[in-house]
Amino acid sequence: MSTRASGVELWSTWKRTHEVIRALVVNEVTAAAGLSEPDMTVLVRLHEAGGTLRQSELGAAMGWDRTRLSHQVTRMEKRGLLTRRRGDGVTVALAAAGRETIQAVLPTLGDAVRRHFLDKLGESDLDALRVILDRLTREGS
Amino acid sequence: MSTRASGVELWSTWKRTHEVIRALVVNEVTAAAGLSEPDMTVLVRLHEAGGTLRQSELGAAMGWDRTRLSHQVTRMEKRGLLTRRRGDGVTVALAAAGRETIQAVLPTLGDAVRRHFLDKLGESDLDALRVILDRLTREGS
DNA sequence: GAAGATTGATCGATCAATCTTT
DNA sequence: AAAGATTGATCGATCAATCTTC
Repeated sequence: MSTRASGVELWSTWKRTHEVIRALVVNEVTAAAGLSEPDMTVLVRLHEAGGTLRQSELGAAMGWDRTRLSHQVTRMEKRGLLTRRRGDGVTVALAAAGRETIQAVLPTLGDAVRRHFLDKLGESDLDALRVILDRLTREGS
Repeated sequence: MSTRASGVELWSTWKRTHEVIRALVVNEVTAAAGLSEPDMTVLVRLHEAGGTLRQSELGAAMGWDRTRLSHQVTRMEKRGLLTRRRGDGVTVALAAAGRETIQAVLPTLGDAVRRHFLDKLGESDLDALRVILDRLTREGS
């Protein structure tokens, strides 16, 4: 009962904090690489997956809906960052330019994430945050 | 334990979790109220401030830049949700329709936030999260 | 026909340039 | 001149409708 009144306030703080930190990191990376945030998100996720994913799995991993991802992949395909291949759904892969780009940008991203995010938290905070994020994405509303 | 190379991974998880939870909450509220997420964010913040704020303070509280807020306020003013008044900067206030709307929607928002966010965390998680969000927004990089 | 994907239209976000007020 | 605000253009996100493949 005691957290009821402050619930929306914590929600607002969570959103605002995410927005501010995100902007700090994204501004550094996009300034350095000529990539938008969604470009980065897609490249990072594909890279983590080894370079190839089914489009539906890529979308699920990022929490994006189909339309948004379809438009985004279309744009990135036109710029030569990705390739699309049909057959039992669609498979998306890093093209050569995409592979080079993500490898060039990852150190910048890692550095920005460390300075604006990780370094502001202690080890116990990071552990606690992992637990919190895990609980938030568990099923059962 | 060590968090070595997983910094960007935690960053990705934080972003994805935020995106998913945000979508769950926002979809419920917008379906019920005919308001977009930015509409809601502005109305909630103004309501929390008593109904009136200077535009620059409103933007700072949400982490928005001037341009974004100016466009948003223009749209909401046209729909009769807000009023704008000049003089030593700009002062934004809830119009009658905005006041009625936010009061009608707050219970729905509170309910959605509780089910998709607060109820998934324990008391100690909530305390830890407050500390984490506070540290992330402290100055000094 | 159901799940996955695409398209076109509309609305929101961002960038660069400009205007206003102190 | 500097801070705050606005405007117009462009790019990204969202919605509804449609198409494809199994």
